[in-house]
Amino acid sequence: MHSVVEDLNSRDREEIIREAETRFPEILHKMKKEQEHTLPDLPGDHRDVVMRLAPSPSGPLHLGHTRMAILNDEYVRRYSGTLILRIEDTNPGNIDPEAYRMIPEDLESLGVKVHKIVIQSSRLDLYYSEARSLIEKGFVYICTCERETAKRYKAEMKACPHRNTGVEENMEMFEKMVSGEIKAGEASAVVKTSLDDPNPSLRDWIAFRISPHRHPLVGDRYVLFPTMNFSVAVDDHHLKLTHVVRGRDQLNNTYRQRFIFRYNNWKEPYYFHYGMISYPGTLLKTSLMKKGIREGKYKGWDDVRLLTVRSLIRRGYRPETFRKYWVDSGLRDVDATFSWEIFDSINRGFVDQTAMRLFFVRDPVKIRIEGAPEMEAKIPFHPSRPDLGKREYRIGVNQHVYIQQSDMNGMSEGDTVRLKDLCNVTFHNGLFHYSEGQELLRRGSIIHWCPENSSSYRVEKPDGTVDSGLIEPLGKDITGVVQMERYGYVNSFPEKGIGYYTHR
RNA sequence: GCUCCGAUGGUGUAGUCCGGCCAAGCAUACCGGCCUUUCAAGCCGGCGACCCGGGUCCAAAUCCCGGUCGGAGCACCA
Repeated sequence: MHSVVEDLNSRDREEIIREAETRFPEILHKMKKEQEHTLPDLPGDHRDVVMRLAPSPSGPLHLGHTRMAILNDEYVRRYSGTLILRIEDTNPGNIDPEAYRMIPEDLESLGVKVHKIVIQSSRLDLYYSEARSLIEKGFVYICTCERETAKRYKAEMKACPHRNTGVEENMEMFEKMVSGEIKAGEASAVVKTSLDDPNPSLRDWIAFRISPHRHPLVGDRYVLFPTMNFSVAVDDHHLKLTHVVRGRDQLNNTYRQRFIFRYNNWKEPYYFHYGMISYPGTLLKTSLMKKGIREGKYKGWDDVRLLTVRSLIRRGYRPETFRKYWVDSGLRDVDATFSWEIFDSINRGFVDQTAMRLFFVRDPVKIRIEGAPEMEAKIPFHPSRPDLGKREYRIGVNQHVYIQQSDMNGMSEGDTVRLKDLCNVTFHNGLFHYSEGQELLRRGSIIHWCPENSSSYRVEKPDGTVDSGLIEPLGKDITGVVQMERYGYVNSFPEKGIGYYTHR
């Protein structure tokens, strides 16, 4: 047997294939396998899977959040588990009260099913009691060093003077922090890890600090707040999380949170950290978006220029698109670049089947078709869906129609073009003359048009520009994603005479 | 600087754990053709990749070592 392998390895591929063809033709038949991309199975027990989405309420969700939302939702659906939306509002200085409402809305519009909502600021007593228990075990101490001093100690791998304070005193100090007797910046509660950890971010990290800001929900009652690493660890345990799927930027946080699990002898969930996605040239920082809105640069969170979930949905991106894109991307831990090309192509696939075709004439130019008889245009609403019917217009003798300025600019003396589904016209001496022919013209010479009684319409585009023009009369009855012929897909709100540009 | 992670076509990915079915699959983009009274969609065909250098092995995208490049973190943000 071995010698056969050696023999084959040493021989030429071509030669082997030639021999195989003659001797065993059937084995060369290679089936083309269909590849539907699916997420890998998660390890561990698949009964009672509990996962969570843990955004901070600093604003609505944006494109960057959609991956964690979709991925967690996908797995919970697969295992019939429970998905918890945990709003991480333990930093009072960074809360937009509107976000408590907007985040669930955004998730719903993405088709993410949340089974339970947990708000961390309503669980502060739980965090306090876990803190007391860790103080008692000597894993948490109260530090009154100045911020810079504490940083220096850590950088030098040295213990600060408070690291060995006794349990009693720590407990006493902690209660003073809870009660508000100690002011912001004067003390913090620190988790004792190891000072010589080679990873500097894991050395004695802060678990609680007193906030100088008033918390919008519980501001009258609480001033002491846990940092995310503490509240996350406590909640992941108390909410019985089985699997945690999040970005690689959280990796060091996971290491920090593990100390809490270890000190309490809690069973850890399985952790997954997918790679970072870079979104070239786009603004995905909630704080910057908020600033822009405050300054009047953007109209609101759903401004077409912003990549918030609400804006993308309003532009006509379908929830299935987000889902397919992120499932296709998988759980890889490699960093990648977001591809609008692929994202748009996926969306086009979903939207095209149902998008009614309409004429939108940008920068309209009024023309008359010299010598034209009374005409009737019957234009399919969808070229491959006859069941959707036709739009019909009657163009009387001497009535005007509108064509696009850019098409007008392209006309040269003697050119014949076709007004789509209406008639051929020849450009002569600056006028358009009716032309008998109905024959199909060469590609590129069919232009769209609008009848006289069209309505004015504008399309807002994500680059901040606006195209103004006319939409054909029947367009005012069609809401939702439509395809403006020779223009692109638009989510149309005809009652307002406006559409939001989806993509080409 | 320190810690941790990663590297497959222009882009997004499959395969890597457990080496042989990988002569590397799929999608997107691009090119050509078909269809079409939209520059859309659809159909057919084509182009195009295992970061570099060593090693182990009959056999390496896959395992080991070194290098290079890229990313995340090193906040009393999440």
